Amino acid sequence: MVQRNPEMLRGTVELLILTTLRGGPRHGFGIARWLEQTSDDELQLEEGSLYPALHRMERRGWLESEWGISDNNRKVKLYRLTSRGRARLQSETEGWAAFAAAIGKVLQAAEAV
Amino acid sequence: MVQRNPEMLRGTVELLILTTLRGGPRHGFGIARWLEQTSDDELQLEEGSLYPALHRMERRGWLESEWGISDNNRKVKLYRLTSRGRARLQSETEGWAAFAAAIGKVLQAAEAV
DNA sequence: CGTCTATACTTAGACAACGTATGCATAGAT
DNA sequence: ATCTATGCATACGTTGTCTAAGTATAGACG
Repeated sequence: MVQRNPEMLRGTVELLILTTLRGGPRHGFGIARWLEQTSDDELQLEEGSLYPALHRMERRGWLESEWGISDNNRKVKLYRLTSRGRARLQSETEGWAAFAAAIGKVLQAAEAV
Repeated sequence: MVQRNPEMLRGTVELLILTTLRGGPRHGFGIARWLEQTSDDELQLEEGSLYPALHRMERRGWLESEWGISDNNRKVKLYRLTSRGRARLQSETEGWAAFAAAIGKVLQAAEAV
């Protein structure tokens, strides 16, 4: 999903999807486009990662879906956060902050050498 | 390697190892302990991840190793950065910065909603 | 009307990497 | 003599991402 190191995405895809849905229901394709635009093309979620992730998250009760019609008159599956999804978003956000801070500490400590 | 979401490590293990070795040669166990301490226990690199990663990175020419004796009189395998490893460290560091910045943008954009 | 393109969802299979668990070895302490 | 901490190695299972292929259809364009 990212150019330089595709492995880096692991574990953040769900955070990104949850975050995207914070602003209201969206369909899969729309989620991917929003992430791409918002990250200035840095984050590219492939379909083979996106849809399985959505199914997984729905299975876990973080998301709910329903079929609908998009602005451009297309059949789309709209996903929305459940309350469990909202809680998960919270903890994932905290987890990311802690993780990023930890990496930051390590990088800084090594710089000091 | 991290508590909340073990998947988040993916792709950063090599960055972390390269970073640790920036300050000079170290052995595997020492790398893990340094990372743990420097990150205030946030980052815990398991042996089953650490050693395969070291072998992988040596195979790719980013590291060199030689057997030696540690301060506490133990046989250890000391790893050091090669020039290719140093270059890789540079690009991984940049990759991380870009990635973290992208995530930051997304989180911020969603907050604004 | 037919074709092309962009949108939209799905899923099988390959691949990579992390963790669990286990095994081995040994220095120093008790 | 035994125990603990240190130190390295690796088989195996799990997980998640990507590639690739397939299906479907709206709208543009001729």
